[in-house]
Amino acid sequence: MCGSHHHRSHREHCGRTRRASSFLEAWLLLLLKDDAAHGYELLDRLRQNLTGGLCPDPGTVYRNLRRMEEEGLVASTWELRDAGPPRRLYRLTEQGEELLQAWAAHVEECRAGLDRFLEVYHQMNRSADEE
Amino acid sequence: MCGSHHHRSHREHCGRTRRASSFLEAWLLLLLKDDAAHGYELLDRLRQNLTGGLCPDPGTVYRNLRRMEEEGLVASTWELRDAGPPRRLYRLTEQGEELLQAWAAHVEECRAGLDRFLEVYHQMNRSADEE
DNA sequence: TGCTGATAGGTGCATAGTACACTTAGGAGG
DNA sequence: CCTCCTAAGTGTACTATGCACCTATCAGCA
Repeated sequence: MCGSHHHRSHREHCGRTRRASSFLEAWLLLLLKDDAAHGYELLDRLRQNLTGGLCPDPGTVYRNLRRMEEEGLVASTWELRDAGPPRRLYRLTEQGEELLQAWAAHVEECRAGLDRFLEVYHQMNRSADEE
Repeated sequence: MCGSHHHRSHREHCGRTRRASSFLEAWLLLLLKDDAAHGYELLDRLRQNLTGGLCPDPGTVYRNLRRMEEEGLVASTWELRDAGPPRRLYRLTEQGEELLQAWAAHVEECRAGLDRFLEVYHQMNRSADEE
């Protein structure tokens, strides 16, 4: 479970330690599977997709993309344009696609955990009402 | 939204910053709503409830409980027994119960986010199959 | 020419939260 | 006496993030 190439020490979620929290990496892989894009655009797409309009700041997104490239999950090329500053265009690699699959499995697990929480929570409220 | 007493700076999830990741605080509040308990027992109950048997280590749980007491979410009393070492028995406070409600709302939001992720993911795979 | 604003991609620093290893302590059983 | 189980911690290193800030390109405009 959770594609486990280049193994790291301790508690892993999809090959990383605490990367699991915001699912930023997962979203980036997903968005890039849909279509190659540059960081600024991904930031926009994240804002549309992330719940509550809450979104990691630009620095975090750019840093994550650079790291993911180092790890071979994405690849980038500079796109020089007439209009506007050059962009770093990212695309998903095969490794990235594999990891995305692992992420999907992990996300399902997490959702099951949240379901469990809500189930217990609501059941508790129901039995409190009956008293 | 998200019970906002003693307000803190920046991006808050239920009054805390990155506390949202593992939902440890939420689970502790939930388990303590069910019944008062000491840390060691909560650790056990967490192992049963957390997905994949993955569970924060004892140090993390104890530290979180102490912090939560400082913040007035839980209250503790020492329970001296004939058999075994003394235990710190925690119970939920009213403030804690209020925050639990906020957490439940937040958890539902997060689940919706994961649903959205999986929806996009599966839809992408479906359309890839059709090609 | 100079200014502002949008686009684009970053860096530096402080802070939060956790994992891992370790410690303390009581009591039970050999 | 030694070991194990219960119970509650502490110390330290490390990761990931938020916030503030910087650089650069180009467009529009006075």
